[in-house]
Amino acid sequence: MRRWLMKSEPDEFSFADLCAVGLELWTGVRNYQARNYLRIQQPGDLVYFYHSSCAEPGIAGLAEIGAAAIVDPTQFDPASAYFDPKATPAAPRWYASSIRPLRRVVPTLRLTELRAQPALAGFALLSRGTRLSVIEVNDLYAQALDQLLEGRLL
DNA sequence: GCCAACGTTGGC
DNA sequence: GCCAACGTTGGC
Repeated sequence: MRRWLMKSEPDEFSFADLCAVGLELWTGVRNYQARNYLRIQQPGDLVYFYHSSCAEPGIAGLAEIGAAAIVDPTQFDPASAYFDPKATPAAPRWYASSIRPLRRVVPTLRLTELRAQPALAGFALLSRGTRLSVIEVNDLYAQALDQLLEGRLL
């Protein structure tokens, strides 16, 4: 099982929204490195659900991958903001995964707390200039995150 | 293949 | 709203 951190702007789609729908197809990733991660995700992989671009950035929930490496349908839809005219069904460019909620994190594990944790030094989320919306979390960083999450999982 | 211009991300 | 950092685009 791999672990991932996936970012969402809560104004667009929050962890509470994920809980409300139960299962969501995670589309619209248009960065090649993030796409490559989506392609190697597996059902059951753990997801740290991160709220970005908001008043309190941080990890708001745990989720898991449902299905992975799904061809992202929005790339073929001219009405979609994620339409990619260079993508064809025969040669798709972009992929999606479905995710489902597992646990709420209360209170949110804030970015400031993550930065204060020495064990997370070097974690891509905290590195200058890293803006990937899908980040792989290695065992060491996962251990540090899980430690910070203790007692906050609902 | 280089590189300037532009757009986007995302914390603050 | 600001701005740093980065990816992408497109002219040459």
